[in-house]
Amino acid sequence: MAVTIKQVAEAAGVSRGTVDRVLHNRGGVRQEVAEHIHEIAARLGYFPNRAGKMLAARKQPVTIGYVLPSVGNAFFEDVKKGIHAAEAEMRDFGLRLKIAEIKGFYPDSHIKAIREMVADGCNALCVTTADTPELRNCIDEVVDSGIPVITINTDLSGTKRLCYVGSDYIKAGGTAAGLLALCHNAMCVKVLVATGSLDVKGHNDRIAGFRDTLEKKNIPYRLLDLYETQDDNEIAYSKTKAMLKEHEDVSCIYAVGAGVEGLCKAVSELPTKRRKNLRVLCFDDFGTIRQYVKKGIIDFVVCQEPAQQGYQSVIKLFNYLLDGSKGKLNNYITKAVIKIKENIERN
Amino acid sequence: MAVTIKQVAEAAGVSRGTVDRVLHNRGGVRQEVAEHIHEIAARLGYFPNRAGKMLAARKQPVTIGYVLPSVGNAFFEDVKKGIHAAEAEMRDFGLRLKIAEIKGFYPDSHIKAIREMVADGCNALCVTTADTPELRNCIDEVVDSGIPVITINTDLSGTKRLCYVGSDYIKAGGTAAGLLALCHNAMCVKVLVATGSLDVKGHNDRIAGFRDTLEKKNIPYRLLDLYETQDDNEIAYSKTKAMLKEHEDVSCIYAVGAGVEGLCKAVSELPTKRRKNLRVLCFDDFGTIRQYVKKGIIDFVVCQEPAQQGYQSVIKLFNYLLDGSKGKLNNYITKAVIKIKENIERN
DNA sequence: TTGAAAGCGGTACCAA
DNA sequence: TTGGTACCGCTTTCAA
Repeated sequence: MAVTIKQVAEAAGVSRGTVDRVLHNRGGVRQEVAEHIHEIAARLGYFPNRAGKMLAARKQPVTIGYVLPSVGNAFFEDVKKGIHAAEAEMRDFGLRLKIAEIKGFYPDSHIKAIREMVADGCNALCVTTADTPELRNCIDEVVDSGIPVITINTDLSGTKRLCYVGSDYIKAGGTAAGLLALCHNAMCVKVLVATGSLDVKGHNDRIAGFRDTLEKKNIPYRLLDLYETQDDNEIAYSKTKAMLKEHEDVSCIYAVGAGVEGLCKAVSELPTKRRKNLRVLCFDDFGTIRQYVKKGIIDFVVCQEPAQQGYQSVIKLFNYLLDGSKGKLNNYITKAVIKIKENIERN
Repeated sequence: MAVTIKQVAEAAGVSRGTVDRVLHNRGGVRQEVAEHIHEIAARLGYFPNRAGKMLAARKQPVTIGYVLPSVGNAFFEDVKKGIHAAEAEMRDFGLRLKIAEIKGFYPDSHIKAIREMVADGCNALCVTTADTPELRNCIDEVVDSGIPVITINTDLSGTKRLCYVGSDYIKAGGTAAGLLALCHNAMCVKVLVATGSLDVKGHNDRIAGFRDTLEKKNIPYRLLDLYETQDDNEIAYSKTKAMLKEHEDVSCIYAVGAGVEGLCKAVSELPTKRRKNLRVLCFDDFGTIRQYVKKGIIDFVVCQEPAQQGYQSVIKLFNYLLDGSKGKLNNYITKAVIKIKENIERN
């Protein structure tokens, strides 16, 4: 059976309270006594029991605040599912959640939301936000004020955030390239790239990873064109339509942002013959994208375990708060999950 | 804040002990009082707090017994990793594990191991075993004696096992077919099927799912040959070698069992030209299989989340024992995970 | 048939 | 600077 605080206290000849103070560096304990207790605890291999901790934690529940640009962005539906699953699992242990859903990535609204979370007494924060100097500052300030912050889905590396939970976009792009390499049937692949926005790092990384891998594998390809959809279905539709008209020899459409439904609509209007020789690759299987995969318009979707992102971010922060370990946390990089028609059901 | 037993007791005007007795149907409570308490608990929406439960559970730890044919079978390494991860997570809550590792699927040794687990006082069992009448009887007996049993990786449906945690082999085979359909570059795919054994249901299901899907998708294919490797690398090597010699026009090797390393050795000895026109699909990325994927010998691996199988089986049984709900459990079907060279790292 | 109380491990607070 | 104790929610045991 594992060692308890009581046993450590007895072995050290002090009370449980004193051991607790020492182990949590709360101060108010004589130096030599503290050292003695540390030594005994180490020798006995003491490790705090989570059940006890969690039960005691109920007295003063902890709140984790989320700031997500999820309004009008269906990708975050699965992320939220994961978050709520973790919340349900940890509620009995004293976890509370507060979620601020925002439309878009406007720095001002994000900063406002973050400050509100702090003002509301959140014990930790988890954010998906834009990479601007103001937001970097804002996050560093929050961390400096003693509130741990982690990033989810989109990283802000170089800030004081504890860790990042999300996709490796370069690797995801490389995976898409690997799939194309296996399935292309032309001598030279003629690629059309549709990105959401050239300002989004994740989108750019997916393109970079894609091209790097194609080149590393010596796949002969030509980038016919690259256009922005603004993550909007209407724009994606009209632009794709135009592109397909302009480039009759397209053999692959590589879509790295949202607006995929609009893009697919344009593709589905092509004559069967052209469609047959066209590979469509995209990312993230939210919304109606699954339907297009089932219909055979989209060949491959590379996903990033959105529910895991939500779930793991909650668990990571909650454990961190519970342990009071105060160390740096490791990133949690989700897998590049390949979906085709036959395995796209079920998350 | 959630409702506690104490609150239910106060509302009902009885003691906590009485509420506990009623809620666990332990008997010894007057009928009308019991009904009254049930009613109040339902009205208040009482749900037992897991932290309290788990802490109390520590007094009498609960043991889950595993019986796995994992000796000399590298597939189970990841399953065991998942099992141990769950154990580490739940140890503080009073969970203990006992694992019997067996070589092969001989019914006698499995039955012996199961009986030993029961004799050793295990509170629940999780097994991967052969589908024979004796083992079905054995499992039903154990369940009848009050010890819950679940199956992992290989199901024995129709027995009294609580649920199954593992792969849907038919769907996995269908996924392999879907991949082949996307990447084949011949007018008619000439398939060589290598199975571990025609006695293993999982292997047969993978073949059935594969063929069904190819047909449903109208992919012209011809099954050149089907051979057994006995899940052995030596046999797989020599038989594959012979098959490749006999059938010069093979354009796809579909391997549904173990022995894949031996098979790959034979493939890697082919001249480059033939290899280039050959698609190799197999299942489960354990052992040195990853190396062959990275080398480009294997094109696709369809995996079944072995670590999840281990992890979820532990969690499911532990929660079941903790809840004392005694209901039937839902199966946990793992995903068909597609791996290629670019995304095969990391589990 | 029911109530009362101890205990699981850890935390927090008061008194010394 | 320390000890003592109450409490978190639930289970179990003993006493009534």
